[in-house]
Amino acid sequence: MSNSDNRISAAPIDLDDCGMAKAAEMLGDKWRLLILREAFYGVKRFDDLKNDANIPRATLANRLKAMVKDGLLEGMEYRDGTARARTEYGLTARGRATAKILLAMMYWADEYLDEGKTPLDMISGETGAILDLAFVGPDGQVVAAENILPRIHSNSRRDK
Amino acid sequence: MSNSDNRISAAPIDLDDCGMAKAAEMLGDKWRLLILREAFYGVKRFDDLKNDANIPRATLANRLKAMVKDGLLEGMEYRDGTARARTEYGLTARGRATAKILLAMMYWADEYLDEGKTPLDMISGETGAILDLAFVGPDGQVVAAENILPRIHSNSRRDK
DNA sequence: TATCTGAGTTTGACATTTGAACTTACCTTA
DNA sequence: TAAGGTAAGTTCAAATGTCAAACTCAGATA
Repeated sequence: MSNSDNRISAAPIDLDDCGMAKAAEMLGDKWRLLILREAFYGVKRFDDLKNDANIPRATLANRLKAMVKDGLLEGMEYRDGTARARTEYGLTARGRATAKILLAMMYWADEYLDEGKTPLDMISGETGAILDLAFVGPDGQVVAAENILPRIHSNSRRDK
Repeated sequence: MSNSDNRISAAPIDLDDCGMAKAAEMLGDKWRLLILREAFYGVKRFDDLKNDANIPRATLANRLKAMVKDGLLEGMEYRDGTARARTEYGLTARGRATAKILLAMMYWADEYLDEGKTPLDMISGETGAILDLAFVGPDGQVVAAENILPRIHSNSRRDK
């Protein structure tokens, strides 16, 4: 039972200035994350997304529209044989850059949810070595997660 | 306009076997992410969380209960001066390990959402060097994100 | 006895989500 | 030319979730 000496009543950074909070707004949704997962694997079509990730039709249509507006996905025309043109959805640069986030989630779940590991490793395209996600300094030194600190810039909390 | 030659109609890994999908289930919620953010900064009390992250009372109560059940947070008694004991919420090991995920989100938002950088750097506790999140091999070599590949283990897709 | 405080719960209006059925636009086959 | 097929949605009504505001609860204080 602690006392109040170590009470912290607010984060040092305003929600509006916090990238993490903005990301939570844009990515803090189960369906969006699952759609990004499918997109990384190359699944692009409405019905494929719907069937593979078990997303209800209406929900999928909503999310795709919103994610295109948010610049995570882009719609592209495709044509299957002689069939008429339809739309498929692929990652934009912004969407593709969420890879580290999704992989951080995979590493976390594999290590902390004690339900067995995802049958997938990320490997180096050059050497084939199995990769981990880690904090690294400017000279490439790896720093353990227990050994990192936040440094907050001055004037971070907006004056009212 | 592409043709159907490169169609991928399903991910190579079943949803049930996918750590990323499990993480999406547990972390794919804006409020949970914001609560974790506050928890990392050391904000622990109900009203502080509510006020600092702008979470509606009922929603916060729901999320705290669920996150304790999911093992992300733990409730602990505290006593403020002579006041009666109340509950505050702190990170468990599982919750604390989401740091890489939240920081990956921060790095992503700062780089890709063109709305200004979070006024915070992660630094090495030893050297003070500014850190980045990167893929590293077993010998500590950094591998660029464009240069990584997934290697999927055999028998990944459950036979029906 | 009445008041205060932090941590919830309740309420009732509103919004979102869902599975199932329907629609749309075009292609194919009879 | 009519009937049927197909992928990508839209629409519907019921169930669920969200929200602000009001209320409750348990003790401490006046």
